Amino acid sequence: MPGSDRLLITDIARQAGVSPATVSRAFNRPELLNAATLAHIRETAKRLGFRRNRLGSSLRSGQSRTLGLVMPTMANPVFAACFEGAERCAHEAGYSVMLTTNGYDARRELEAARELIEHRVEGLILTVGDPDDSATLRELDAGGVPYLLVYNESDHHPFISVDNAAAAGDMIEHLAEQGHRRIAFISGPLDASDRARTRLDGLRQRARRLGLPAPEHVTMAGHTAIESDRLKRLMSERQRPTALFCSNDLLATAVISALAALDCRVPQEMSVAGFDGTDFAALMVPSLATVHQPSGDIGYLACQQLLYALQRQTPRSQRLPHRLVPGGTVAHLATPQ
Amino acid sequence: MPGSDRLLITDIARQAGVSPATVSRAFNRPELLNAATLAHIRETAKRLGFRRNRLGSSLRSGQSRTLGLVMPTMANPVFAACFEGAERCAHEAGYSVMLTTNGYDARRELEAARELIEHRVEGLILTVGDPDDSATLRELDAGGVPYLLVYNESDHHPFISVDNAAAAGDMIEHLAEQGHRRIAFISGPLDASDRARTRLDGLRQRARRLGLPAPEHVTMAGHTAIESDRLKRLMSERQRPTALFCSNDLLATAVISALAALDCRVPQEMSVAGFDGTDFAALMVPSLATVHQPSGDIGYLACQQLLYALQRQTPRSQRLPHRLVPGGTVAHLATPQ
DNA sequence: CTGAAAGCGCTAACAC
DNA sequence: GTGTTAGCGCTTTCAG
Repeated sequence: MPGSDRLLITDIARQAGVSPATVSRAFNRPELLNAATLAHIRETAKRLGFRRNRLGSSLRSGQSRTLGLVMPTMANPVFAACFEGAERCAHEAGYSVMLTTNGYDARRELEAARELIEHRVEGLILTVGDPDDSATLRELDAGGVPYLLVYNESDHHPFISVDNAAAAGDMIEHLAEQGHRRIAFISGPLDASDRARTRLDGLRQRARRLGLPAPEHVTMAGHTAIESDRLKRLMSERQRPTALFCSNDLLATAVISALAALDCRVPQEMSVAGFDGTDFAALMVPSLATVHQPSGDIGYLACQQLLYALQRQTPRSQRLPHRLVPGGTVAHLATPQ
Repeated sequence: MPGSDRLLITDIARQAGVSPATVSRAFNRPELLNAATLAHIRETAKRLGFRRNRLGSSLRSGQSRTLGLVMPTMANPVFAACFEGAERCAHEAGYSVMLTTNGYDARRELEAARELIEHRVEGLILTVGDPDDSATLRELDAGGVPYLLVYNESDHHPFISVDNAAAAGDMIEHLAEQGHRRIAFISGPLDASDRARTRLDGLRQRARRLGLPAPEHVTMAGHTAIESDRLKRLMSERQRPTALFCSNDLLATAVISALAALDCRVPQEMSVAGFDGTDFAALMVPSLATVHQPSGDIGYLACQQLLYALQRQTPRSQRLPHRLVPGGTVAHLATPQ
């Protein structure tokens, strides 16, 4: 390791003419020191370019000052934004972040959690496939490792998310207001994402309440890519939908692209909506209709609640407000078809 | 830290009836052990749900089995993909990853490097503002911390990137082939990105060689967002450009969106090209013309070379192949204007 | 307010 | 092959 030849706290102590304990206090409990001593130690450390070894301090103090993040993928800007929010909060509190991604794979998710535990992260922020049947969460609970879920909703585990059912319902209602009645919901495999499942439930319920026909559900193999064949089949149905509601913005973009390849114009011949409210949704031409969730805030708040949990405070689950974002990809149908 | 009450290697040793050293060997040098002993220890450890404490082993062995990443932002999918490539390689080698982002800010970049050094990452993968004048790199060199640059190119530091000058030149040439002669290059502040600078140099040189008029350069305040006023001014120039070459895909998307707001159609009234070859560039309608760089590979290779460097092998800088991606955002001009 | 001494959990070095 | 011992760099008692 680069650092075998690094300066030690004892080197600074000798140079500054104090004990190692005092140097340690200069970093960890500066308020305990005489102002002059403190200044002198700081000056010495800075002059010599000292960087303390956190491995030593973590081991001794039992605080690694590190949090772990377990996310499906950074390719989805939603999780990237969530990471950045969490990282910002972590830094403000003097914590560093270890990040892992797992491609929505439950086994890799579990292995990632174990890996982070070995590094003795003090807590975890994660998005799991299904919080109510998760080997990962069972293991964390058994091991007493504090964690906070992001995006997942659960009655049994602390989380920060939006109200996915209501958010999806709001989009269906928006589509209905624009005159759409035959609406299909497109998502990846439901067993790998409780979000998609919850959104489907929510929009079905709202559709029922609004007197809409039951929305069709189409499953794609991936969460952010589509199979063109499946889409083509959907398009050639006798009573094909007039609007496609996709369970995330990436999927919506892929759908629009595939529709273009099928010579189907959006929104003239088909309306498309997404979910997430990512930045690029607003930049698309036409802009993507979507439901915005505050991903940066979700990450930030999750980290904040996790830090509370580390002080044995009970973290508070929260559903942050979502926001319907109308867009040019949804056409207004003059006459409901 | 959750883990004060965790199982120790000594607990496993007692349970298995062997010494702690033997348990340690079961994890680190299994080939040294009797097969039966090994199996027994593994079974015991698994049964009890033992997870070793890496803080202890890192401190003693001098190997933290952790790498550090310092990136401008995860909001740019290029860096997200690079992270995922690096993470994959790291995992294959048994390493974990600490990630930091700095929003293209040099001070935060330096602080991030210091933070990671304190955690005794064995090496760093980073993208800096300017490799040939970087306080961060000077400090890493002084401290003997191994690192690999990604995206940056430099004669003095190891890196993995594409040939930015050639790649930008190829795009200009492509635009010229499509009949464009008045081309503007749009980027963020050059002092925060040597990539933008190198691309500008490369395209200027190629423009000269091709006998094109010198491309105009427009600087936006951010690297991935634009000022609409500045764009409007550009559009109202007497001899306005027919094509806008943006230094990254995100910026190109923002430009296209802003043009739409100015009622300027792409590509009919203005051609736009990007740089990066992100996934969503291909999904845009029309698809974005861009220059693809293999970000996942860049991350993966950087990690691989860094791991070589950790074994005192000299890492090899590489410019990976880029690829011109034609797209519907660039119009063919029948008569060069 | 500062120092001395012990020890966090693990592995390297050396025995046997 | 396996055990014993010492100590990685730091912080936390406990004294004073």
